[in-house]
Amino acid sequence: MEKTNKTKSQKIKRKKLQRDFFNQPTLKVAQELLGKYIVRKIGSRILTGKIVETEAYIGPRDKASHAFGGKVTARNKAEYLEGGHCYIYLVYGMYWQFNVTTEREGKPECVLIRALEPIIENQKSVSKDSSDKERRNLAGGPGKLCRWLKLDKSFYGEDLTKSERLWLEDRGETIKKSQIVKAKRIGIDYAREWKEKPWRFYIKGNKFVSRY
DNA sequence: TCTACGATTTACT
DNA sequence: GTAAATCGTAGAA
Repeated sequence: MEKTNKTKSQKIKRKKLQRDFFNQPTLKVAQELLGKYIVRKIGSRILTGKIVETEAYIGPRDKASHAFGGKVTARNKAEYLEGGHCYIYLVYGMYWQFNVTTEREGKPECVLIRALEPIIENQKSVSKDSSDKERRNLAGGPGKLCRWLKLDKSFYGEDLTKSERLWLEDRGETIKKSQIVKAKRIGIDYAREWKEKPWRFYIKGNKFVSRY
């Protein structure tokens, strides 16, 4: 009888994030998402990554937001959904960007997920060096993490509190305020003074962050 | 319709 | 450090 190996995974707290988590101020959600987990189910396979970097976009006042000025377009309408939905779009003709909506319906605010620390099990045969390098390449950037998790337009508007293929979990980790770095957002030079807002957040010292 | 360009990544000088 | 890849969409006409 296998009584010693009751796998410690059974002890890990796994609470799927619900509506009330997302229906909060965007800057708060962006910071609280650090240390949470993304779970992606592809057939029988499950990919998991810890969120280590985010950015907040707060339309209509934020010039960097696609919903600046309160405009609604075919691309950005998912931003107006209530918290916990997926806003995904293509940039530079080749990379998907995965965002989670926040706040109530009608408020076009969201959090861009910029980097994940991939959780890979069974890596006994791989040397630590090469596996670290490979893991950093998987999801160390908003385009790369979508490539890894196979996220595309089919997730547009998906409700992450109900989806069977993509959701977020709290696994009992808390990132202290002192461990959260606040920085300028990336790739939005067109946004005038809004590009200076310290609305990019990442876990201090984490190796999987996209850029320092 | 037509045109310009981007919430990035990668390769190369 | 600079530039190319690559295409759906926003905004103009």
